[in-house]
Amino acid sequence: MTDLASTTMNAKKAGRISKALADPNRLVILKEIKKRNDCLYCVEITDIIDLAQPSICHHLKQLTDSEIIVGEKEGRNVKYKLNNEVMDEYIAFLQSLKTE
Amino acid sequence: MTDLASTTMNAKKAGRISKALADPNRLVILKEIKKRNDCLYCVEITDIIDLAQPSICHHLKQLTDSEIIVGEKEGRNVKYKLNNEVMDEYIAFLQSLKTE
DNA sequence: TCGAACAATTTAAATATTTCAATAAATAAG
DNA sequence: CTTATTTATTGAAATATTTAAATTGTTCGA
Repeated sequence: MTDLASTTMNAKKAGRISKALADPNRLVILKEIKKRNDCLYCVEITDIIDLAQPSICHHLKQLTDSEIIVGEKEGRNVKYKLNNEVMDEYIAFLQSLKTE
Repeated sequence: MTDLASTTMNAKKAGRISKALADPNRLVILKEIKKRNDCLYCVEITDIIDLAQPSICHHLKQLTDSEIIVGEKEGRNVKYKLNNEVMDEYIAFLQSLKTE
């Protein structure tokens, strides 16, 4: 094991993150998390995105499965936060694709 | 027009790039471009990826449409290069999603 | 010009994703 | 315990993507 980064971010994980980011609604969710300073409840997203609750749930699952966001249970609610570490790893992966 | 960055990288463009990156075969293509030092011919990809020529062509189109790579015609061949500028813009977009 | 080599397009199929209605699960409040 | 609130799951339809065969377009070399 020579390259530590490769253990945290492999092509499979990068692919899953890319897929998670490959939907306009999911980008809106990420922007909203930023906007609300890492404090987004599922129920609030219904007001922002014109989708049914199960659809939003599905998109949140894509994002949490890729680990780009993390959901913290708070009673009945779930609070979503961006996983800055994973985002940094993903960015590092993209940087590694650059030539110079 | 107050924010210059928004003209170069908006959500729509970021979405297209995310989609372009959201396929394992396309990530392999990008890695191979890096490996060969920005000098990849379409015909070479057939040796690396087990797909028919039109499929590879399709994937290259996704990548070039998103502008993450650029194809330069060289006689009968097309030489593909990573568009470092667009990659940097995309990375900056991802950075902007981070909270701290 | 003709044929070979490389890339792009068209069309259709297989596969994957997105979406929502219905339902279930979990928890808070009364 | 019962009900209301919030989130998750299931199942099915609509839509999008991926793939390859067949074809077309381009360019090089003889």
